[in-house]
Amino acid sequence: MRQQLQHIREQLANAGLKATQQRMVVYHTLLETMHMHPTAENIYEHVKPENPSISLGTIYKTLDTLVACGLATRVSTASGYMRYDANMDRHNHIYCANTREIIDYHDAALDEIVQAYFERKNIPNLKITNIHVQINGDRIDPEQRIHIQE
Amino acid sequence: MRQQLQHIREQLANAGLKATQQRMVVYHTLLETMHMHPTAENIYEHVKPENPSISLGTIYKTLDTLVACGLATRVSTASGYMRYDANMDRHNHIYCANTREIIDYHDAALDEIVQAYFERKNIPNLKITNIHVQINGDRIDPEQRIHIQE
DNA sequence: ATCGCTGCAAAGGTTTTGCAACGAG
DNA sequence: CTCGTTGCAAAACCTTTGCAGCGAT
Repeated sequence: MRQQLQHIREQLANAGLKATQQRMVVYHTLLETMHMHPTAENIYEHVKPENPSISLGTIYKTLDTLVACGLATRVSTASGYMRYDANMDRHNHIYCANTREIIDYHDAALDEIVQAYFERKNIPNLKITNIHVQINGDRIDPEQRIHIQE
Repeated sequence: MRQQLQHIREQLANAGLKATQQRMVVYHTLLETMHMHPTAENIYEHVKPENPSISLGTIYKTLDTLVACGLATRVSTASGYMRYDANMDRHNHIYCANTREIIDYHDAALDEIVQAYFERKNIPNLKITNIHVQINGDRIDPEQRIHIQE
C-alpha cells in the first residue's frame, strides 16, 4: 500500500504531473473501488469524509488527467453516466442489466481466440488498438454475487 | 420505401402506439442514417429542414419509444453522448478513435465462435442476453472509408 | 370525441470552465 | 519562487419533464 502510493507517485512523475494530495487520493480510491467502475460522483462521496475540502470539479479534472496519462480508462455505457476503470490489464466486462453492475471478466483464452480471429481477418484501412467483449446479461439470483472462474 | 413506412406503421401499432408524423419521420431518418449511429441532435438537424416545427424534446421522446418497443437500441459509448441504432440485426461495432465513427461490423463466423465459447463456458448465476464485440482502432487513411468484406 | 402525443419552455443532472489562491517541485 | 493545480461558482451541455393544445384513431 505504501508501495502502491510510491507507484502512483512515479506514474504521475513520468507523465510530468505533480503528485498532489488530491491526485493521490483520487487515484488510490479508483484503484480500491476498481471492481465497481465508479462514476466521478461515486469517488467524490467515497473521498469526501477524509478530504472534506476536495471539490467535485477536481475529481473530474483528476479523472481526465489519469485517463490522459494512461492510468485509467473510461468505460463504455449506454446509460449516460461516465464510469472509470483503473484496471489497465486486458479484460472484458459483463454488464448486468438488472443490477446495473459492470463486472470485470478476465479470460485469456477468449482474448486469444478473438485476437487470432482478427489477425487472420485483417480489416483494410483499420489499425486495431484493442478489442473488448461486452457480455450483456442478467443476474439470475440478484442476491448472489457472480463469481468468475477461469 | 413506401413498404418501409408501412412496416413502421405496423410496428408502432403492435406496440399500441399512434403512428404520428413525428414518429414516422424520426424512425425513417434513423433507418436512413443508421450507419452513422446518430445522436438525438443529429436526427433533429437532419429532420428540421422539412419539419421546422418538430422539437428536440420530441426527438428524445420518440427515440425512447423506439428503444422501448424494440425498433432501436442505444449504442454504448465512452464519450458521454447517447447514440442510437436502428439496425436490429445481430452485429458488432468498430469504434474509430481518430474519426469518432462507429462502423457496423457484421460477421456471422465471429459471432458463432464467441457464442459457442460462452455456451461451453457457462458463467454461474448469469443469463447472457447478448454478446457484443467492440473493436477499437484508428483509420489508417482518414480520407478513405473503411469497407468490410465478410 | 378521446386520449395519447407534441411543442414549448423550464428544470434536472452531469461535466466543463474561468480565475484567484494555494502548494509541490 | 514558480507554475501547475485546486476550490469555488458559474456556465455549458445533454436529457427529461410538465402541461396546454393538437391530432391520430
